Amino acid sequence: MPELPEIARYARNISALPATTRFTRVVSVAGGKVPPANLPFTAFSLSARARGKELRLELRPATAASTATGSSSHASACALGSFALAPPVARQDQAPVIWRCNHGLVGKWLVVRHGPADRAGAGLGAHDGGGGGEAGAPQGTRLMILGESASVYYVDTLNMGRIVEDGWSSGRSPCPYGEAEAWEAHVAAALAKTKRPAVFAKPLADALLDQKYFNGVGNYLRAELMYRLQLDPHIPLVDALSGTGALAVLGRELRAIVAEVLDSIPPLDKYGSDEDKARFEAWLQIYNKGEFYKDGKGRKVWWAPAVQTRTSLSDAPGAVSGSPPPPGQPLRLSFIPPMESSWAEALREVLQSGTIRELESFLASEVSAGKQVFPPREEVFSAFYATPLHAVRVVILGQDPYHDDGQAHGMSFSVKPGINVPPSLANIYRELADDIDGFVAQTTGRGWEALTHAAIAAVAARLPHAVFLAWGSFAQKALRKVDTARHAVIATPHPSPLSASRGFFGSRCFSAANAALVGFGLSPVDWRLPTVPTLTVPAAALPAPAASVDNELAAALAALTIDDAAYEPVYTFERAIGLDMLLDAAIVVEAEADAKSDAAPAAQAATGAGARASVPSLKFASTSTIPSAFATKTSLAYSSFAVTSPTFKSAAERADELRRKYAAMAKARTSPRISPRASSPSALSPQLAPAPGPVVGTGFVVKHQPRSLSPVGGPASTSPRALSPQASTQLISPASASISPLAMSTGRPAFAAPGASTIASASNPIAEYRAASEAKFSQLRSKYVSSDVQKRVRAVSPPGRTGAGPRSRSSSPQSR
DNA sequence: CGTCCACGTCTAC
DNA sequence: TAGACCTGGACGG
Repeated sequence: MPELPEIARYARNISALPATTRFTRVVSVAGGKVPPANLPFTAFSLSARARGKELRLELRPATAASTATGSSSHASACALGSFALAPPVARQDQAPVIWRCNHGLVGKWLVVRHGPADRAGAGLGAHDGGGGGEAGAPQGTRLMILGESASVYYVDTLNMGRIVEDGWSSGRSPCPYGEAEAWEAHVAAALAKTKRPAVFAKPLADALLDQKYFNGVGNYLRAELMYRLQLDPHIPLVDALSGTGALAVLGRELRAIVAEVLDSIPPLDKYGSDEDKARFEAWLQIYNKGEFYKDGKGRKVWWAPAVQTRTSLSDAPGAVSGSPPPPGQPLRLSFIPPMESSWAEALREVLQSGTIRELESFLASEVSAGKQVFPPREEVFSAFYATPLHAVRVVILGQDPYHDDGQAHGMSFSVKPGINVPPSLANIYRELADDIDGFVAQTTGRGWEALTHAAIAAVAARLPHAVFLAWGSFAQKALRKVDTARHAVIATPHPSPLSASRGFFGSRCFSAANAALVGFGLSPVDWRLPTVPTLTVPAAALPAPAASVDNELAAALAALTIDDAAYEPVYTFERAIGLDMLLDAAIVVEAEADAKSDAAPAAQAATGAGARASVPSLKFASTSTIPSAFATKTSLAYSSFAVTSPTFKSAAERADELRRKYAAMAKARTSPRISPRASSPSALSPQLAPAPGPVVGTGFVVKHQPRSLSPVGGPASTSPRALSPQASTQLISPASASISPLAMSTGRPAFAAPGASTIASASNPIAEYRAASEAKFSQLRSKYVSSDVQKRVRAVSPPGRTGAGPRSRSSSPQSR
């Protein structure tokens, strides 16, 4: 599957194996293009490095001391054309064996750690638990490197890749990501030649695939790169690179894109799990989504003619004023996860700054030195996901973070269930309790300043009104620049036990904030903490085995009633953490329940409860009852959800709620710029912007400038493709759309992406980003619902209902 | 059930 | 600058 980010991730996964991991056997599957191996040692350790699209494996002989454990038999190794290793002599002075892998079209590396399944989904192609060994090899495995505690597989179904005993290929450039400076020098040198290589005269799209200069760039990277820089793919490379700093801009953007894929948590991986795959496809901005034409080699070049009109990098959006940061380091090293999109746009500069890079290397080195960093990496930006920029009403600035085990979780003023409330937070709760009627407390610097200040500045600059709570003199100092004509700044002493009694208590800053909000015409904040429902519904009527992950998740989901006012952050958060998976799990469970109740009405009656009311007893307040794979997600979700009552809605009702919400969002979106792919590609020319047409989203079709959305009864028979631009604006009923393969298969996501904002008539970056998020999220949903869920629904539906989807009381088209 | 398509090189006319 | 290399999944009749 490989382009630069994938290869880099394989190398990372392999090298992440503990240094003590010993491998004792290499098995090459007959027919694979893998090295004839005569390893001069019997036990070895593995490490890997990536350079563009190539991966280099180093097999180092294990030291004599550690070989003792590596004595597994070689006897069974012959069946598949494998080979036995040389006699068991391990000498420390032996040189390592170097293998180089070129992956072809689909080659990939899987790293499987043996032993108990403690953590699932550790990352792209890295799996914990399960077997391993020869039995664990998936289809298409060409090479196995086997050890007692881990197995590494090279899997290449197409068998187009090859592994040779050699170093890096000559004729490929240095890595634009890992060796940025060398790469830039390499390209610059060729560009400066009087007799320039022919590739520089080629169209940009074609030239970007030349591995002699752009090692690691493949079809999706080139599309994303040109799109983000708004470059016309047809212009000659040499023109694109004219102007000072142009090459640096190109390199920087490429590294930024690579970093997004490489460092994403949860992973982006087209060939990974369904979730990872959907996430990857949602992440893509132009590949498979815009228009395409065929390049000189017949490969598709995906692009957006209306956006990609620039002919030089020197005026591209990435070409910020001032000197660009020096090449050399990737924008994200290894610690900080992707930022929520509305914040990412506002904080782009600081996130890419040297300060944050240094912070990252610092954190990365601390982690690799075995130190613990709070909060857990994937929770670092929870607060930003919970509250997109436009949703901010009040900013509270305190000072020090929590620092004990389990306390910090990316949200400033809460701890997860089961964690003792730290002293400052207890004081905050105390003041809240004194100030706010109905508040019930929970019963259960080093470089960040730059980011914090940028976030404050973004709020102060971009929002018409906001309230800032400044706790402590440090915070008051930091907020001095906030324009008090527009915003309210409420200063109190810090809630720390050392100062709380000097004025924090009794300040009533929370109601003061609400008063200010109301004065601005904004809705006040509900400061009461969410209460967590404890469900004690008989588990008797549980539709399927109680241990099922789906059931637990569905129950957890069903137990939540989501406050509409809190919907926005929840929506964003769902997208961020993949909570929509829970939703679809719930749909399946619903279908199972239906199937069962049809099959056994008597049994149903005996239980005295409808399947819908059958929610297992679930202590949602504790993560211990949540399957470990989802523990983090669920607890994050918990902390951001506003749970208003213990009454629950059925999964289908909840699903319909969401779909209606999405439809409303689509309705709010106007002036689609890019017509769906269904329009004839042949009609395109770089000069020709596509005519406004219907935007086909997931589960709904929105016409240009929609006036109203009305439900359409017809299910699969209504193909979006059949809808002419003249057709009145329609909403394909959510329930039917979600299970209509036809609607899904032709449903291109509504197309709007960051780069597009520059041509939007009224520039509203936040709205643009929201639209982009929605489109991406829609596609994510589409993937889940159209394939996996649908299949499983079919599997449990009795004959005659096949394909009809999750039939439930509330899945009929919603009337408004 | 065919047919087309895929994040990529290589090599032979 | 066309194929050749290869397999599996999605899509259309």
